[in-house]
Amino acid sequence: MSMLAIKSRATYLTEMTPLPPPDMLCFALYSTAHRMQQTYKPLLAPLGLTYPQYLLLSALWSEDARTVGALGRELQLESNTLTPLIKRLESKGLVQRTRDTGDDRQVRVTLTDSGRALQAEAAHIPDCIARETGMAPDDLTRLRDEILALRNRLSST
Amino acid sequence: MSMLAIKSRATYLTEMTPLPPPDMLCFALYSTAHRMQQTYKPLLAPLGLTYPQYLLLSALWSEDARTVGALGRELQLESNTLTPLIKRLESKGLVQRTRDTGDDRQVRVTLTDSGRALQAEAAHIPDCIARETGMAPDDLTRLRDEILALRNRLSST
DNA sequence: GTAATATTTATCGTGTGCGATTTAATTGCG
DNA sequence: CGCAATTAAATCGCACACGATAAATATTAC
Repeated sequence: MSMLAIKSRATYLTEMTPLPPPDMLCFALYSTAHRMQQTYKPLLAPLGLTYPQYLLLSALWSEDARTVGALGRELQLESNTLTPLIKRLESKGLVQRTRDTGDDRQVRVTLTDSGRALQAEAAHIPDCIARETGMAPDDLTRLRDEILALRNRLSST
Repeated sequence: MSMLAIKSRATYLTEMTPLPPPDMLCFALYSTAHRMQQTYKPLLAPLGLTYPQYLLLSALWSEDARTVGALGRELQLESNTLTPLIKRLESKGLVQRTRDTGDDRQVRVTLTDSGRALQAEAAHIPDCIARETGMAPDDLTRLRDEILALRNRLSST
């Protein structure tokens, strides 16, 4: 048996150059994140929301009336992404954008009644997603934390 | 101590509605995948490549001269994404698109000399990324496989 | 108090992803 | 053979992400 044949997959992961995409950790993240969005799509379509829009509303449902900057820190997005996203939610009548009293540079994003009402219509989604993964809650939490640990190691922000 | 206070995080993950984004598994995937692309960016910039372009070339470096459909199955992308992506690589002179002899519907994507040469210039990248994660090869492989297991459970394709 | 600096958000251009549809070619079935 | 059904790519439109930059306001230094 050759040396190559007995190499562990772990060794293979760092030594082979280049790996095909299916073996790359980055591709696992990339393709699974996209698949997750596909899983959300049929659940969000009845609410007329995209996945990033749902994330932004989830942030506001947890804590309303935050500035663009504060939302960006939570969602890890910059104003060049957030401003158009928030404006689309505003045009749907779900949020309102108002200049902060005291600091006119800041824009505060606030849920409308309609935006708050949507929370109830979205309440079933987390359970639906958990069910689709077919994984135990403990496993989901553990995997989430391992992925976040990786993100934090890559973190420049 | 209230019942709520002693709930495990796992219970919390499925019971609280809605979770704030930082607690959502989907958001861990979403934000970590984006962070990973940010990590690749300075390594790919000298080669003039974006991250999806690098993925496509990696696929071809593993197995050249494949059809759009075959590449799509590997990268989990449809022709509406792939066709423009491949055309941008073609305009950089890295790949060539030719109609298949025998089935004129299929387009075969082949590396040019220049595209093949780029493999050597990208050879250091996997190790750079592995180093940036600060994780042991075994851990990287295990995490990759857990993420892929999740993707496969979500898989409709 | 004012000029320099910093902070916050917005704007613009490019490159994805993807739903929906179209075009072109092949296959299957009588 | 003849033609409907299928398949492979491409096209179009929309919504992100993000680098680079600009515009507006606030803070700091002097």
